[in-house]
Amino acid sequence: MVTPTKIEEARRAYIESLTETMAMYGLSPSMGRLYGTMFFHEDPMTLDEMMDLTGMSKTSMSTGVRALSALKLVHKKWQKGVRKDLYEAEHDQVRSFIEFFCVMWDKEIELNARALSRAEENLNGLLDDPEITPEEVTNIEMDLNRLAKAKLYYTWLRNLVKTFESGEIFDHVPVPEYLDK
Amino acid sequence: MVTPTKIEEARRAYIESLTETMAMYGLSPSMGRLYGTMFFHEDPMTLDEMMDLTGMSKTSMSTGVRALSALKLVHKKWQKGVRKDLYEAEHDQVRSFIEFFCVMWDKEIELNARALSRAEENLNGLLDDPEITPEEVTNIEMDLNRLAKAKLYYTWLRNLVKTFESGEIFDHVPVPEYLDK
DNA sequence: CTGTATATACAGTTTATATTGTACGGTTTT
DNA sequence: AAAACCGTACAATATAAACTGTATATACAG
Repeated sequence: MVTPTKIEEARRAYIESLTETMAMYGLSPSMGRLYGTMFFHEDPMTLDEMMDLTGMSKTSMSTGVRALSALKLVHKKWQKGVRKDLYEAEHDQVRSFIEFFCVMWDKEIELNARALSRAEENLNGLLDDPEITPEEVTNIEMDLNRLAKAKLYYTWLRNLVKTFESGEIFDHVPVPEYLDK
Repeated sequence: MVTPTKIEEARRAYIESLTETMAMYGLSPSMGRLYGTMFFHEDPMTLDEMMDLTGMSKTSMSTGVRALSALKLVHKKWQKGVRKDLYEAEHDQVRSFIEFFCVMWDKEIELNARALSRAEENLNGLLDDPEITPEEVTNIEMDLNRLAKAKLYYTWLRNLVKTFESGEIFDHVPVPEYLDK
């Protein structure tokens, strides 16, 4: 007879690989294992089930599942008559991908575009100083030049995010059809 | 008179922001500071200059600059008569972006597509077992189904990488023009 | 070929992150 | 209203990563 552990072993190996990938993107091992576990789980899961299946603490499940929710990799799901919170993995992985990277890229833009503006302001302010030396002017202008180029990058990235979020990207890189057998 | 430190202070603030962004993508603080420093430095730099400007150890500079090179965020540059290795930041940030993410995505595909194939093989092997129970068959088929869907995602991602690497992406998300003043 | 300078390997130390166990606050059931 | 249960905050521990200093290998100039 086929032991259940053989099926589980096949899952485990793939989950391990998923975990490694997610670690690449800065997610913790526990989040990776948790997501992988949920990926294979048909029904929405409770924190306790997660605890059992992953063998990790409930606290980890709580924080992990919340973090995964924030990234839209899993979703809360309500079920009438069930008190416990239920979560399931987002099944559309392309969607997860887009969600994940757009959030990151947005953060990058938000963070750096602001810092860039401040730096520009400061440098422009220095140019007004009457006692500035010619050498300093050169340096400041070089910096401003670099920042101006960087701004173009952020503009491009903003447009890229739009292209992904609007789904326009699929006009150029279509999602292959799923053919149920 | 404008002190040099005021210019440096403007730089430092922006570098800090860059560092934070890069941390988001899994790069260490030292790599972030180093890249940021090189971003503002006109000429190619030696390890010693990096050490001076960042205030960090030479070992950090050596490993950091090599890691940044692997990601194509900086480039080695030869200069006749100079024995020391010289490095400069890649000025085209859009190119850096594409290079960086395509490397990551390639790694993800390579790692997971392989693990997926192995999992499929294993599960299909289990189906051949004559003593398998109907319930197990259901479970295995559910798993195979999920994996089949995941494969579509990897196919899509492969195509996305191609679209970026070939430059085709710029037909749909063009890089804004730089207008020198 | 020798001396000198350069970059990296390695081990140790420091610092940060991930994970767990316990305790608490809020809700539902009896 | 009391009891039971659920999810999360918080502090403590375990684990891992970053960073440095010293030692070694490599490459170049004379």
